[in-house]
Amino acid sequence: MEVGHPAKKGEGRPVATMVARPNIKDIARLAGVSTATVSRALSDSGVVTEATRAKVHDAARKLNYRLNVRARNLRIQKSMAVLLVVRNMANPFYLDIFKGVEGIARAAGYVVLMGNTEDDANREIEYFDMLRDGHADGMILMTGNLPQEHQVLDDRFGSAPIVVALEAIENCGLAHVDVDNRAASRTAVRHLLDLGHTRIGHIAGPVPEVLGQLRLDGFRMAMAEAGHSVPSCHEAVGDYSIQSGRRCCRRIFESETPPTALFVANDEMAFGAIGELRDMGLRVPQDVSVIGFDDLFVSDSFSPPLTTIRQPCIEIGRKTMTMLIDLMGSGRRSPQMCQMPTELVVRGSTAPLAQA
Amino acid sequence: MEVGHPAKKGEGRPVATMVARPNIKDIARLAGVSTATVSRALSDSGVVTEATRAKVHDAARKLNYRLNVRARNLRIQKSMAVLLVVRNMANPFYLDIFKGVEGIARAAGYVVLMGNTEDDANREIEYFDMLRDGHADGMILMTGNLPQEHQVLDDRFGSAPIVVALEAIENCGLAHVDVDNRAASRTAVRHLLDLGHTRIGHIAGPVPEVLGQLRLDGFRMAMAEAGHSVPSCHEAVGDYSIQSGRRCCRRIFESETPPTALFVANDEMAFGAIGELRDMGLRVPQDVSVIGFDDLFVSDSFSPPLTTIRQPCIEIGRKTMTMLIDLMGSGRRSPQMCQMPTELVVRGSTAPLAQA
DNA sequence: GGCCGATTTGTAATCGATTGCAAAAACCGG
DNA sequence: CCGGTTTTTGCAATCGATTACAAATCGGCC
Repeated sequence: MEVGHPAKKGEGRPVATMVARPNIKDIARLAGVSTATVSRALSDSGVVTEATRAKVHDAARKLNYRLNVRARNLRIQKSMAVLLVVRNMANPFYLDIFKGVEGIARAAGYVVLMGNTEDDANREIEYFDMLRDGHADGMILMTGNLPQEHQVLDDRFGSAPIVVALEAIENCGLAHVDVDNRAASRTAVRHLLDLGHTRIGHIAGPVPEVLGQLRLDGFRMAMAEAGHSVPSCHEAVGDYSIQSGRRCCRRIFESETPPTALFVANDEMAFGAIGELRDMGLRVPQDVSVIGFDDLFVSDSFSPPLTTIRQPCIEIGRKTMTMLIDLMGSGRRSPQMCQMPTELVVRGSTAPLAQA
Repeated sequence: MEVGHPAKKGEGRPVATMVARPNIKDIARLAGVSTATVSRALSDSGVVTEATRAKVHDAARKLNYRLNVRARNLRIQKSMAVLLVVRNMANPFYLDIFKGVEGIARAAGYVVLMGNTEDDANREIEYFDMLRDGHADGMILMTGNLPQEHQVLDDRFGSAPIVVALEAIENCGLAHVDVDNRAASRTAVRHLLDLGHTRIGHIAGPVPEVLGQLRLDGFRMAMAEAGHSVPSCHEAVGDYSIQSGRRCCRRIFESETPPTALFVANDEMAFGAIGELRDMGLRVPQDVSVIGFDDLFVSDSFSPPLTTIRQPCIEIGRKTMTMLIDLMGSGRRSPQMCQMPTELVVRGSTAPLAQA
């Protein structure tokens, strides 16, 4: 049955004027072997005579051949891609994470797809679907509100390779890497306490969410341990943005007896808070000490240089990707988890309590 | 010829206990039609009776079917992916660009692959190869040192959809979007001149490269227009990092008659410069005015808030991706180019020249 | 009812690789 | 030189979709 062959490829066409992309058949023809042999020769894996190997490689070089990844992906049922999903692509905190993930990924032959949920649950589900559709072989999740979708996880992705990083930790049985937010926050607050501060305020992240809650817990724990009670007007809930830092700071400092120090759940809000304090005529650190969390690239150059808790972002990215590769390679193993160390970085935004 | 069918799929297997991923054949069987019809019904494009359409959709829903993108990609010879290549993934300037690109891309059904060259020419070539290999259908290039690879562009990628953004403009006949760096720099310097400054220094980006050169040109042009000569010791070349900003600033202020104002080629170096000035006991803007370039997310909250030239990053990302989609969709058209507007944002880091 | 044209559906080729099995070739000791 | 192994190669199926063309069905009109 003769069905149309529009622009039938190769066959009698002179090799030299080949214009379309050469494929494995072209190589086979030129090298005088079968496609199977070509495949084996090029992948270097199969057993193949040195002579044929050379012949095939020569032909491939001559035709300027490159493997068609789409065909390969279909056949081997992989995409050699991973999905990196964050809640907000424009969050500077992710910069080094991206870098770490990308570095390990490319070294292992994977490409990284950017995913951005903007905290929209539907978009999050879309990324799960992409995983299922074969767009990627694995996924790194750095979004907070996943847990609700248990159904998604259980029913449809029982064995999908997923690593959760820095968020939504205690939920499903997924692999994850994070830091000890509670302990780190406690360390931050202890630093302020050690400087003599007793009235300490806190600007938290969104709190039904795990991350914000953990840092708030750490704050309260440290204060409780030190025997200080925290009036509710010394706590405010922001959304990690500079603007919300300003807003929360203002609210806290409108209280009757404002704090002398502030533990802020991330550096961006700390920048906002410091800006607001300056606008209110308060000096940092002389009048108010401020400590942040994350250690962004600018924190060191801010004025005053920001005391903060450093998270090893590049390493977190690397570790996360490494775990994911592990997961994708060796089928589902017992879900691993890994806690990365944080570090208190003391700079110029904190100082001993001034004697009143 | 009976060849092995390991775990032969479907055939007599009860549909309900189907565990493997259903494919188009499973749908066809359940709906009692051919795979061709299924494909047409699901893509909603082909002509298909409403009745069959419903039948097929029902079957698909029942089996929880999802299209296999790998198969589809092979068949239609597309990847529905674009490559976004930058010189340094951890550069905060890219944040909003990423966001803009990703937003348009996903709206159009494309995924975005992250590419990071670290200014390594080999890695850059790898990304070109990825494009050719079919990993992606198009590429956004934001790297500076591409031009040398004319060969790559001509010989092997004559018609590859590529949009160059913000860098390496005047080279090959590729589509590109950028801003008028020379004019913007001139505007920045004029702002300082208008404030009464005459001794103005410049911290430039790497200068054999186009971008650094353009901003340097703009600086010199504005100074020349105003009739001021610039001693070479008032110009320094950095690498856009905070540290190099510090370093260059120190060098410039070691000169005998240091400038009273500084135009810095990007905000990060401006942060460094301001930090260094502070360390040297100079106040910004009282003693020295500083203007940057980019308007990073922190520039507004820096202390002092940084006067700078704003680039519309999100829009640049959007525009770039839009152009790329255009290019990919409609075959090669005449290479477009687009120049986005910049804006002088006056904040607290610049002030009128103090009367000595 | 029969015929013709317009719709709808089915058949099978195709995209470009990988790979299980069998056939061919090479090797080897007797 | 031959039978038996071991290597190397080739054949053809396969991954899961899309689509050109042919076949079947439908509808309307005489």
